[in-house]
Amino acid sequence: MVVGAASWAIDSTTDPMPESAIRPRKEFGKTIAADITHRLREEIIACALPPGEPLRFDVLRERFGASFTTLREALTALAAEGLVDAQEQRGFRVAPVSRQDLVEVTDARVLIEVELIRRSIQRGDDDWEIAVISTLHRLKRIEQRDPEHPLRDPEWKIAHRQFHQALVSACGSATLLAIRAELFDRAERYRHLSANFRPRPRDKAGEHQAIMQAAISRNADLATQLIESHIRSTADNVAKYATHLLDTE
Amino acid sequence: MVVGAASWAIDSTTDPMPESAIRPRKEFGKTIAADITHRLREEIIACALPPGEPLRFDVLRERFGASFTTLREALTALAAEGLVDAQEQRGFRVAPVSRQDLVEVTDARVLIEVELIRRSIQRGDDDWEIAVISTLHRLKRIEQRDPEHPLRDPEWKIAHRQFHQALVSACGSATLLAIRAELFDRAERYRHLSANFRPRPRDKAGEHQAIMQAAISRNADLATQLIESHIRSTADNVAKYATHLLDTE
DNA sequence: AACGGTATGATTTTCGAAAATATGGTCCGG
DNA sequence: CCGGACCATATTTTCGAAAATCATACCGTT
Repeated sequence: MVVGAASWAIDSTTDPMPESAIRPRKEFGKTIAADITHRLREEIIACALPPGEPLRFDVLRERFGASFTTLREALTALAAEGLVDAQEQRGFRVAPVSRQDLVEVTDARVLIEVELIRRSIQRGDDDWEIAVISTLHRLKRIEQRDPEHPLRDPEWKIAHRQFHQALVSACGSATLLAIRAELFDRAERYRHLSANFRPRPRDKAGEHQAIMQAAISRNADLATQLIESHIRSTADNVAKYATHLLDTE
Repeated sequence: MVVGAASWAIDSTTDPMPESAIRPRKEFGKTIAADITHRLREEIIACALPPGEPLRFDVLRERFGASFTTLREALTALAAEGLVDAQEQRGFRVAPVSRQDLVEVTDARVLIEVELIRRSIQRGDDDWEIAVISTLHRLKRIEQRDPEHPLRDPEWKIAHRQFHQALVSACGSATLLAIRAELFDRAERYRHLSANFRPRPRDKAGEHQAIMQAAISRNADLATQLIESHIRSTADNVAKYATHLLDTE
């Protein structure tokens, strides 16, 4: 299934197949609704759509080129993920942020991620080790290339997400992984929220390295301790530099 | 906003307002979509719609009297809850069941519910104690009245759900409570799955009573231990009596 | 001036038709 | 007799118009 693979890689100046030159409507999913769900999710996480922003259909319709119904489906899905707030008969809005919500998301992440790291360390095989090492390697490469504002770099965001995903990937529970992924997205939105006001990113590279080493050496107690302080210190940092955004809600 | 409050309380034999006598389309939510989401959820949990069953729009349209789009929105929401399986371009079906999924749901419930009980015991005030005691009282009353097949009694199901909800209600995290509620629903579906083949319900009343007492006396270690074995033994029971349904998927 | 009710405009929600896609069967060539 | 391409049908997915609902400003009354 590599149908439209070339369309984004090569400009269509000498395209032999005329219809494949058309920019595809669906980039991330087979259906338009799934595609828009994905795009909206990215924009909300990146705070391109700011927290609390009303999501009016007229505006979305023009922005995403889809009909009421399709948009409604996407918004319903995101509401279930906690990124959108559905107010019955009064439309949708980007889920608001609050200090309380940040604390809850952080707490829930610690509870679940600590457990999943522990399970992964116990169950992970060679492939798991390779995934952890290689995703961290890629992350460090990207950080070397452009050490300024990592959250502004889409590649860094993907690599960062994939490293944390790899760490827990051997836990054996698709159910808990899905919950973890939702919480990760909600936490990432808070990181973006404070990114513009944070003077300088602290040294996460060292933390990631230490977590990787603890995981690979199967030191579960150390790894879980490092993950917990990694999550909590990130959240503390967000709370510190986004105070003005969290208290006025 | 007590507009339609009388419609369910008093029969409309001498109703002064004619239009309020009409059976409302929306019983559980302000929108039809929310209403259908609720009704579909109940039917899936009760296994009135069996696991794996294809959910074709023609059939649903006639059954629920709603249009394609509205149904689609409801199914999308339920897919995010893990009760419906969305196969892109190939429609929806009731989420299939499996032994693996049962184990995952049980494990996740133990992880989260144990933590929430602990937090509730630490933080719960008088109102929490009253809620725990009164919901258990109501549950016991219903069990006395009809001790045969509790899962067939909608009132027992609601009371049972509310007792377990009350136990964790003081945990202080709406985020974790929402996750817990989803997992509870998924577990309840498995209980229904085995209910028809289980010869006789085991004595849950005693377990509930013991959990309540441990919680009220703020014995967190005992309460969490009781909750864990309560959840696990229920799941073991399901696995035992629904083997033929779990292995053929 | 303050209040309550009402008309008006804006916005969401719902609908069924139309387009897009998958499914199943048939025919043809090997 | 088997396998693959093609067509017809079944089903899902998408659309924009129409209905329902909400927000706001206006008006008359107290």
